[in-house]
Amino acid sequence: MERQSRLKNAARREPEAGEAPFASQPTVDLGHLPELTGYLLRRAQLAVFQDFLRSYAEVDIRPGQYAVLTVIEHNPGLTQSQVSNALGIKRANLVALLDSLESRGLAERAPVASDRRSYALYLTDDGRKLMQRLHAINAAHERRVTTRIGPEGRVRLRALLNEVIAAIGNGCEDTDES
Amino acid sequence: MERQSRLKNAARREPEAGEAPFASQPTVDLGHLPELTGYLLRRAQLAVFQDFLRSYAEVDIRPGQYAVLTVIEHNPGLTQSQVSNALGIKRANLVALLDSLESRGLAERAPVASDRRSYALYLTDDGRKLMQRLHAINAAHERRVTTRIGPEGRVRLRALLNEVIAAIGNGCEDTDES
DNA sequence: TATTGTTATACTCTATAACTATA
DNA sequence: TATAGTTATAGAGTATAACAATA
Repeated sequence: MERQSRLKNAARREPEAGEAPFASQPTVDLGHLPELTGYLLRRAQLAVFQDFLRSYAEVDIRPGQYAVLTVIEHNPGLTQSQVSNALGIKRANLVALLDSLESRGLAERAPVASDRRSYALYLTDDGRKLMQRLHAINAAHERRVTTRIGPEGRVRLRALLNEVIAAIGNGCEDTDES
Repeated sequence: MERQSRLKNAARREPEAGEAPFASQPTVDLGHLPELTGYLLRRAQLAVFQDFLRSYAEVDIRPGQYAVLTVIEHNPGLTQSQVSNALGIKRANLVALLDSLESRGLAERAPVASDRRSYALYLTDDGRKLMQRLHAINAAHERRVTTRIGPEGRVRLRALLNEVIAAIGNGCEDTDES
C-alpha cells in the first residue's frame, strides 16, 4: 500500500469535465504559508519596495541608491568598504552603484591622502539638493506604508523586526569574500 | 555662495593623515534608515531567508519551491496558472521551477481532460513524503525566527505585516503580462 | 479572440574569484 | 602579507514579448 508508481497514483482528483478546476478566483488554500513569518516578510517587503519604486520613479532612484546616498550624507568621507560594510553590500557590487551616482553628479570619489588605495565619498551640491527631495518623497512613502498601523503600530513593527533580525544574526556580517 | 563646482567643494572633510577615516568598526550613522519600514523589512527578510536556506540546504529546497509544493499539497489538481496567481509568480517563471520539482520526482503535471491546454499539478508519493520533512524543518526554522518575540509577538508581527501589505496593495495583483 | 504553457530574453541583485595598486 | 577598489562572471529572481496548441 502507498507504494505505487509516482506517475500512476498521483493523477487522481483530476478535475472532472463539469467540475471547473477552480471557480476562477477560487481562493486557493495557501496552507500555513500566511502564518509563516518569512512568507509574510517577503510579501510585505515586495509590496513596500514596489511603493518605493513608484514613489521614486520621478527622480530615478532605487532603494540601494537611496541607502548609499543616505549613508554618505550622514558620514561624509566614508570609504567604499565602510559603506559596503554598513549596508551589507559587497564591495564589488558597490562599484557600479557608485559609478552611476557619480556619473549623475550626485556623489563623488575623492582621493584619501593617508591611504592612496581608498576613496572618500561625498555628496555633491546637486546630491545634497536631491536628498531634500528624497527625504520629502520618503516621508510620503513611509506615511503610505504605515498609515493603517498608526504610530504605535509603526514603533512596534520596528521593534519586532529588529528582534527578528537579532534572533538570527544580522544576515550580512560578512561583506568580504574571504 | 553654495554654487561652487561640485568636484571642488565636495572634497572637504577628507580624513587627515592621522585621523583614521573611521576607527575600523566605527558604528556608521545610518541616519533614518533604521526607522524606515522598508529598510527593516528588507534586512529582516534577508536574515530570515538566509536561515531558511541554511535550514533547507540538506533537502535542497528553496523558498519558492517550498511555497509551490505547499500550495500543490493543499490544492491537488491546481493548474500552473492558478499556482502562479496564488503565489504571485509569473507563469513563465513557474515553468523551470516545476521542471525541477518534476525531474526530482516530487511533483508532476497531469493532463486535464476538460482543458487540454492545462496541466493539473500533484505531489508524488515522494513529494508527499518530503513535505513531512519540510514541515518539520519549517517548525524549527519558524521557532528560531520568532523565539525572541514570543507567541504574542509573532501574532502581532503577522497582523502588522498583513496591514502593511493591505495598506499598499498586495504587490502582485497581476501575474499576467497583458 | 482569449488563454495555457512555453521559450527566449533581459534586467536587477547578489556572490565569488582574481587582478592592481597600494599598505 | 593583507587591504581597497576594480573587473569579470555566474547565479538567482523577476519582467516582457511572442509562439503553438487549445478554448
